[in-house]
Amino acid sequence: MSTSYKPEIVEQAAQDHWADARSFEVSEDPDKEKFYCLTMFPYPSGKLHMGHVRVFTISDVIARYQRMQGKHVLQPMGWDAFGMPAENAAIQRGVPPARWTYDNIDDMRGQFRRLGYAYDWTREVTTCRPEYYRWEQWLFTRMFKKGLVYRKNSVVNWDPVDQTVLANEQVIDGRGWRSDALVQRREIPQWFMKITAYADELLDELDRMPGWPESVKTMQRNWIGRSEGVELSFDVAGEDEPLSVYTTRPDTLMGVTYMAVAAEHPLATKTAAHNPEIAAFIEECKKTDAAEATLETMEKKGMPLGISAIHPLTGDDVPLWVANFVLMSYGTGAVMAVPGHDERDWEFAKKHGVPIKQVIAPADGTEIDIDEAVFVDKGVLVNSGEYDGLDYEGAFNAIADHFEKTGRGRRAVNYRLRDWGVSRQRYWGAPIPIIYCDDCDAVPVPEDQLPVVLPENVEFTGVGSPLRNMPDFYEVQCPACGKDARRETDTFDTFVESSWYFARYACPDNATEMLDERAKYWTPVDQYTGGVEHAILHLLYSRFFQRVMRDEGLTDVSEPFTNLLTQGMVLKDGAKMSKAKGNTVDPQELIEKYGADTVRLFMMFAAPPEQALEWSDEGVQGSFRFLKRFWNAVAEHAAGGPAPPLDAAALDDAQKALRRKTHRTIAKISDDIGRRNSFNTAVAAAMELLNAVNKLDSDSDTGRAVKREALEAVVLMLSPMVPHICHALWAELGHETPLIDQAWPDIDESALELEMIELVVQVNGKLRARISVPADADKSAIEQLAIADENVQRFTDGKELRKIIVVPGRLVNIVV
RNA sequence: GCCGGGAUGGCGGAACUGGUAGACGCGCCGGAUUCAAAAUCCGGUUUCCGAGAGGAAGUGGGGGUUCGAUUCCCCCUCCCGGCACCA
Repeated sequence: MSTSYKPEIVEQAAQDHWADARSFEVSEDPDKEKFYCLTMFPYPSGKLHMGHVRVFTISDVIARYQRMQGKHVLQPMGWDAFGMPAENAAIQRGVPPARWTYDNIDDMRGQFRRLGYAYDWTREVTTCRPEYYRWEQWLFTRMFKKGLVYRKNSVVNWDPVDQTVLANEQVIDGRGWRSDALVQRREIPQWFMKITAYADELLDELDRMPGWPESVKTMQRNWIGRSEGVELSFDVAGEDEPLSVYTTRPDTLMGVTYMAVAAEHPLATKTAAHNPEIAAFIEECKKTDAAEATLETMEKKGMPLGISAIHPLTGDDVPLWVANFVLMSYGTGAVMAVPGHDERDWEFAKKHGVPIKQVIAPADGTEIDIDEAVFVDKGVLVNSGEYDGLDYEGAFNAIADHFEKTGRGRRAVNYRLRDWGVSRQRYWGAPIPIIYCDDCDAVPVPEDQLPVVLPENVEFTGVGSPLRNMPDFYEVQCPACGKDARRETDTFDTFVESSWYFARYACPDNATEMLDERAKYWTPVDQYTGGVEHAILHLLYSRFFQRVMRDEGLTDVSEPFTNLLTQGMVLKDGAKMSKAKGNTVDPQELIEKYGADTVRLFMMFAAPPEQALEWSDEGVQGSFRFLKRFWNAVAEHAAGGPAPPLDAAALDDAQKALRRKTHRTIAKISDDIGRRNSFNTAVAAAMELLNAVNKLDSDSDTGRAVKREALEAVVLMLSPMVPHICHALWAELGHETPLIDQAWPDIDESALELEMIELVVQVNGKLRARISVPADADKSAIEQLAIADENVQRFTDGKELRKIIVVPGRLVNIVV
């Protein structure tokens, strides 16, 4: 092979080989150790972007590495095919969402193939197909029967002009993206899944998941937000119903100076009926979107309702306010306010002239002025009557006991986590399998009538869901009583599809069961890779669904993903690539210009996987240049014919040094890929080894043998990253069996041994010299050598040696 | 606002368990090759002082622990991700 590196030819040949040999199609072989390697499946937007190339390459490297370790590797691919972009495309271009989606899938599948990923395409899953979503409909009906789903009111963004529910991202500065109308928050009935029933299990299991990043586990813990507190009730003057609130700080109860209820709260509605100012304020409160970030950052507003609650301990009047930051659908729709000891309450009280009362004093006896600064730490109770002097725990228990004894409250565990609202007022999603009957209420669609198929040939206008205008779809008979009834026209949140697809890859063709024996073989996923942006929602919903499937008897597995790798974004000029910013780079062009291997190599080399990756055109050229050097080095060596067997005893010092480097590099790269997911340093180490081969000026038989060993190691170890070029070079080195069936190289421990090692000598922590010592030198010999060094003496001369620290194999620090 | 993460040469990054700061690559500078250029190859490249040997400073900012801190602790700034209907 005297030819130069031609990626398009090399890559085609490698891909043809894999296709002909069906290299990546796997069956369930109980005698082999399985390894399930998965990436979060993509939304078929139509074109591959750099972010895709990054995740898929990371996962492919892991899959190919594990295969070389002798594992039986499954790496499937599929499509998260329901979602808003298809509806938007339909509005803009008049194409039905289904056709747009299927066309995109075909385009993207072709692009994936060109990148040489080791996928088993026979298991492809597409979530918008009835064969797929029927099983989540089925599971939903099972959950219905177990009481794991229910209907309640919840908040949506309502666009009063387009008469549509908007997604949070379609609300821009409080206005509808298309209509520009002020968005209103509105409550409508929706279906919920009881994820809170699994809150404790989802929380506790995090402690037993060593394969997940700490940061993701922390985020999930905080999201679940388990707290222990007290639920207690305040009587309201002139009302029969008491006002119930939950607090984690019952110790501050004596500091309550006001209470706040949501705009939708019955007490607010009642007052508004005869108070136009309150009515106007309530209307004002509704003119905001439903996002929590908006709620937390907007100006806190409120108005006194002119009615009072009765403090349950003192009997004092506590004024009731209506406030824009309290939401009816979370908790009880009412909060007690302790301005002295809560940041938000303090600011609100300052602004509205509500009294601030200190009931907690710092434990160390420091005097504080509660009018100047809020005090939120736990401390000692003051101004609290009989509870004065108690600490947090004492007061918590005393007050909780009091309420439990009087029957006016109880200790309660609360979660920040809310049940999962799965209803979407959209067309392009899986229909929720429910039928509404005047007599029987909501009835789940019977199993033999599933799937409820989404009609695909529709005209899509963007105003409301087309399903609502399709009597053929919604006019049905009640499955319970046979009376005319109406089918649910809402569809599932697309997170439902992505909460179980990973299990379905094991048995995508099963028409009679959701999961089968094959799923028992492959699950859980051994390595899951995807964006950090999914750290909470997708991953938590999947953990929930896995447990629902387990409790349905479909699997024994509780945790779906054993190891998790969250990869960073691809940036250009410091910003996320996006069409709006005009800073996108098209992977297709680069692949055409340099080949898939160059793009893959750059992705792996430019940054560690968890970090954001800054795009660099020059860096891509550098990767291409390296591959050319790699190609030439191997080709040149191979041109010299076969090398003789390596005789380790016959090597000179330079050859020994290269051989040591080869085996040290094998150790490093094995650790970098196998344990650390540190692909950038693995590539760097391979580059170093290749540089060392090129530098060794030794064309003797032994020299060629050492070089061959090094080059074969580089070819094998780079093959997970750049599989095509390595496939060709492996053959070039004279091997008959293809690289894809090769094992990872072994380390020869004897090659690593060293006679002399270099130590650093510091004086007072500053580097002053380097000394060479025998590898087996003892501590005192090392100390003597260090002190004797000329430059060391310049800094120790005339000074008292106070201490000498010897770190074996690393350094000597002399303290004077 | 709350939760999580990040900041190291001109640039991307390395330093894994508290032990040589800047591996590897890009860029730049110099040289070889060439009629010339591209490509390729060789050498140099944190900053400052110094001819050199060598010295001083240096990992977003401020403080602390330690013989020794990019690494651990406290405070701050800026940037990124998530906040339940983008996926």
